[in-house]
Amino acid sequence: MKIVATRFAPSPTGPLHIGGVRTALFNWLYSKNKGGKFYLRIEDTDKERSKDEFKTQIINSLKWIGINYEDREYIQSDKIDYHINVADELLKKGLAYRCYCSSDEIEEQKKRAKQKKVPYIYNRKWRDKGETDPPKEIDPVIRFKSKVEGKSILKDLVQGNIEIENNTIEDFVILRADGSPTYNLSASVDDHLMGMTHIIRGDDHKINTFKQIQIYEAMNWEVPSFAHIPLIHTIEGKKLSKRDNASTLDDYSKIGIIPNALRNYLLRLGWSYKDKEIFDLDESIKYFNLEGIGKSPSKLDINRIYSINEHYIKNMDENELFKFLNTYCGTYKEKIPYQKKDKIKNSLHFLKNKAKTLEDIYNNSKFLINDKIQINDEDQKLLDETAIKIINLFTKEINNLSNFSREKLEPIINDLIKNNNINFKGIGQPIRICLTGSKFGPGIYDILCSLGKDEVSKRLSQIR
RNA sequence: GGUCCCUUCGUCUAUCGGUUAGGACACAUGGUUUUCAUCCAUGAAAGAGGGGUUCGAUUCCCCUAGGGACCGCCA
Repeated sequence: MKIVATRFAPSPTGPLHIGGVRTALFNWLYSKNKGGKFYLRIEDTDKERSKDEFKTQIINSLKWIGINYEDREYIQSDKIDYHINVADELLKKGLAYRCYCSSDEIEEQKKRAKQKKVPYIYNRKWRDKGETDPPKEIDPVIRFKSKVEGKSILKDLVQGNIEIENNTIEDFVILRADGSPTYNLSASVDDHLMGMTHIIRGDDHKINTFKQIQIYEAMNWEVPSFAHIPLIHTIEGKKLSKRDNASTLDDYSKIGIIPNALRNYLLRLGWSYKDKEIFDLDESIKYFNLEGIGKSPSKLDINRIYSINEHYIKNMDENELFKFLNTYCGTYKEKIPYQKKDKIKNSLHFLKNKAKTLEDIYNNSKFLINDKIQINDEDQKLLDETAIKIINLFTKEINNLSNFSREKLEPIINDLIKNNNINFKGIGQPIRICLTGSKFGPGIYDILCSLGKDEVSKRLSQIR
């Protein structure tokens, strides 16, 4: 039995979005589940629109989310000569032909079809005409001789049997007038060359499959299995497209989503295994199968992404969490100063309990990263005379403290509450504002202990 | 317009002819928490419509409606 091989084959004509990443993920998981190979192939035959920056973005995206591929990325344009050879062979075998229709002529036909409200399909004008009298001024394209009679059935691993009339598939172009191969040719040839056993892709490619299978058959190649997965839709219910600013991985990284969380979310979007929601990497590989893929398109739900992210943050080892936070802050916010690192790492146990994203953790830990506290006017008003009096009393008390811990601090605060006829808010809020510059944040004792006696005393003394 | 595909709570989904139609997110309410959150409990919330087949349909078949994809010398 042949070893399973899958591939992800994006074109570098735009940034890779989250839907493409899911396709890559499914291919990768399927091959890993079968102990097979997974490849990345950059389909850059459209030289006009292919950009290196997009290629880089694709590679970085896969790397970020942890999808690794065999060898290095394959570049489709490297094999163009081979694709052309196949076209020539098809031509020689009489399974393809030169078409001398001018683009004006084709346009005209399309226009007429539209007027008559009939579907346009190339009229196969040059199919049997032979080349007795080719127009000299026209560079021909090469078209594949599609089947004109009967039906074809695609045994799709996700969608089941799909049957169509062969005459709805036109004689598609395999070599352009400039001699370059088109997608359907290049993709088929490369998939064969690379030994693909399973093609898992978006169902926008379903119709192409009927064309590609004909190429395989014409060349006497073994036809791989196909699985067409439903596309991801936007909230509006339309296909995610690189043209309308569909979200890239960077958009999620930016708001503090962790790769594993997004991987987990993407896995469960349109795929399920019983009632299980959380899949670590090993479980994803172990349980992934094609049967679990749903047939209907699914919509992106940011709330679910947050919720899974929260789960990962709360359950992650703190050393690892810190690494993510450190990178996140350095990339998107501000660098965590070297001398603050231990302090923040040791505070993660309470910081992470209030966070859905790395951004939340950053916001909660600002008071530890920065020694300078900004207090806005509104909060400043809360620091009235009584508040300052209480803070001064508190500062005096802690200065006598040798051991700065919750156990020592609690009685001090409780006594202050009792003796000054105030509630906890009366002391907690001013302390919080003075120490963090915010009315919200971690628990008072967490703030105090993480800052330490000297820093607390320093910050409190600056008020008054 | 043609071809093909899809249709269970707002969202992601479970169910492979017999269930009080389950879970998760979001939402609402209550409790814990001396802020904001967390956490816990509870609640509201679904088989598009119509025909069949069957003792019995969410599940199988047909029709209708709605949604989507494709219809390039783009991929």
